Amino acid sequence: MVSDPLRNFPGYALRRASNASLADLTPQLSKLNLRLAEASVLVAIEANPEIKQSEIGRMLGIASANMAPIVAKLDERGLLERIKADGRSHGLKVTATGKRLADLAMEVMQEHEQMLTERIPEDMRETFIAALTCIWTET
Amino acid sequence: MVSDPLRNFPGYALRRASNASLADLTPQLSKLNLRLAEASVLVAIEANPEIKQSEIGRMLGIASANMAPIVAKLDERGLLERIKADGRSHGLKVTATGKRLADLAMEVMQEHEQMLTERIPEDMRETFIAALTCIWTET
DNA sequence: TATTGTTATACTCTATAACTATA
DNA sequence: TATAGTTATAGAGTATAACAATA
Repeated sequence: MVSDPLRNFPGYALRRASNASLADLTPQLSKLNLRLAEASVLVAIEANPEIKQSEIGRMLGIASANMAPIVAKLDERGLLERIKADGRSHGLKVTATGKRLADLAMEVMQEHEQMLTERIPEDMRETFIAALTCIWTET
Repeated sequence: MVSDPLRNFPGYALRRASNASLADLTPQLSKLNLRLAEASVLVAIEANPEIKQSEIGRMLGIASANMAPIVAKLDERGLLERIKADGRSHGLKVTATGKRLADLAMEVMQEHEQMLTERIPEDMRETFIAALTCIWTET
């Protein structure tokens, strides 16, 4: 019988669970022609009109060098508009098309999250999210 | 004030936490010249002498196409030996050098896991791992 | 000086397809 | 037919370095 020496490590379980989650969500979002990072940025902009690119990056944990091509692509697709804030930054807002797609993406994500939630016994759910947040949030 | 619309989603928190965990562990393992997948395979072999490559892949959730180069690299570095099992498979065993490195890798991983664990309030830890396991384990 | 945004580039993990050899 | 292993390739996320323009 094989024994997994990593099995009881929280970091290992974290990675396996995260990969399992992504393996479900990614194909769902690709039906909307969105990658996960793109969808996250899009719904973040919808929820925060005129937010700056740098602020989204900080909020979602995406480095500025990686934000640039994401925002550029969403812009090219006509999903958002850039409103000049000052000489070096723009406020981002979703267009009407962008809002429709953001809403669809949010639906997809909510369905996915519900599926995940249902896998966890109800009395564990609150503790689960709280513990996760302890890990990735600034102390 | 910006608001993160994904903040209370378990899948989102999972990904953020997993990324934060990896950002800590990866540089530690690279001091041993090991990538995470390599280290995982190495300690899995140490814990299960003469395990087959396909069994490790199933245990760790690594596709066979991705196992091949990992095992080949560990073999080239003299960290493991392949013992013929039948015509198409070999049992894998760590060499003396491989065992030393596997032990070091395990130490690094345990330090990392302890750091992670300490971020979580003690009364949440058991539930946390149980919930994670619900997500990635076969029903 | 610090920040915003950008480009280029590299690395790691994951996924798929196609193939050989063996059970 | 199914399994073990391999090769090649592509996609996605993340990371660093360097730079221009602006605060």
